[in-house]
Amino acid sequence: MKELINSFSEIVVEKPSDKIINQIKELISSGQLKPGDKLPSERQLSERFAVGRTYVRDAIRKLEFYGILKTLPQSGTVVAGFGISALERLITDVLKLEGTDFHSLVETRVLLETNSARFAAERRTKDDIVSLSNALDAYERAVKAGKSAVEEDLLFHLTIAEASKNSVLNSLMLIVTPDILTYFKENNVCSGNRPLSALEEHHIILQHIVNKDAHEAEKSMREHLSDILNFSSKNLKPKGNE
Amino acid sequence: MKELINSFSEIVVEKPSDKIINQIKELISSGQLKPGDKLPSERQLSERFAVGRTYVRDAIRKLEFYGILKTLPQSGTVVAGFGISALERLITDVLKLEGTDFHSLVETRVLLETNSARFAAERRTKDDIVSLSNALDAYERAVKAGKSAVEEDLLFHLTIAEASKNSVLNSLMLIVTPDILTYFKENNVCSGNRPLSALEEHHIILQHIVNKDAHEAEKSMREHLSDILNFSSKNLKPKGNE
DNA sequence: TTTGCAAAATTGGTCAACCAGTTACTGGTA
DNA sequence: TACCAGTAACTGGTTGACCAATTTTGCAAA
Repeated sequence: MKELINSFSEIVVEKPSDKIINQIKELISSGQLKPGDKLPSERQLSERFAVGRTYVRDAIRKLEFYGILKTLPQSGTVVAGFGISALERLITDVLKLEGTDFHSLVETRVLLETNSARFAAERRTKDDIVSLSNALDAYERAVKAGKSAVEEDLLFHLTIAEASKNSVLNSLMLIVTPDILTYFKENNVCSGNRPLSALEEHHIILQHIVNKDAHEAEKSMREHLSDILNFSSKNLKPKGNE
Repeated sequence: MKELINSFSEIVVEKPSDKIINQIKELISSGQLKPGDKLPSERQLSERFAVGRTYVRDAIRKLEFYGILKTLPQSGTVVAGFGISALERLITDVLKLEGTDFHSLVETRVLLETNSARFAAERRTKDDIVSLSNALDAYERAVKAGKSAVEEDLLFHLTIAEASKNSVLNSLMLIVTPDILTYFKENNVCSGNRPLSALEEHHIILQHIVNKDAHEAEKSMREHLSDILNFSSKNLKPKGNE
């Protein structure tokens, strides 16, 4: 009996706001809601979908985050003027957003970071060098104190992203960093002598950025991250429970 | 007089939820809230900050999105176990999140896309080829109908991201795509014979993905996007008002 | 003293009512 | 007829109260 119930609860995780997003998508698909149109008021939607207005607001805000809706205070919410097929696809993808798997995470991190390093080398200011040095010092202290220093490590990398002067890249790094931290802590990625060699690599990367050598900065960053990438490839199964 | 008022309203755009995020950061900085701790209840926070509970919930949900908080229904909200300095930095960055500028957007898109193409070439399934062909057909029809076809263009690119089998990369593409669409429409990026040559390039990219030639796929994607990247470099000023 | 269980307090989730600003309409006026 | 002031209806923003689930508490029985 109990197992039966559990197998059910696994499936019925559809959040109310996701249901509403689906309904909104239906409205668009059926032509009742065209791109650029003003959405029915939150009250009307909540009544129509037979659900609290809070959920409608949640759904709207989620779609707003992805740039699909735009709400004007005290006035209304409008659909982006994208064209029906694009809107449908975007909304579908928003609903599909799966939990991140470790390998995808690391793989994406590598490409974000290598390019961050490249841009940082091209564009770093003197202030950036100070920030980077400070971050690296903090990391060095942590490592020499024998700590795992995962956070100081990531903080150094975030500082590089900041020096890249690319706001979007910086934002994306910010999005993936907490997940990285969590996974690293769970799987104890850094251990043994790894922190010491990583420290060395950090110094090299910083040096290339100081020298404005974009190519070498990117290369050294890629080498720096290659170990982690290999680690994630070997450990594709998320948890070692079975 | 009027101008004075306007200059003020420009600055006082600090959202209540951002204020609360700052307060939460203070709580962590001052040591009243340690990593892993359970946050005070939403009610207590709303009372302490003299603000509606809705705002507290907004702030919590925002920090939750970035993986800094985790809320357990009917139980409480806990701070990620990251370490104080990392938490502070992450929260600061969340608050700083600026509006995206066109050049950063395009620059980031290029690196996401070139790698998407590479991974897609390595990992595409037969189903992916069908999806990609369909997307390309839709684009071709739109172009030959004389439409701007920006959306069909992006849809093809999103399909490549899907074929890359990297969920994180796919998510990030989803985040930047609506912004790209908006900017393209605003600035009328694609015009003249560009769609026709772009169509040709799409075909080439698809062919490389079909052939599982990762290197060529990446290269052709980079060439495909180089025009747009150059365009964004030349038009660094956002709007041509002055 | 320890254990078990039930009641009470506390939690985040949800909702319905209220607020302030915007829009659309209506009627009268130049 | 054209226009504008005034008002009524409607908008998203905000609040406080209610709900169900969880956690804690405290008493009674072993």
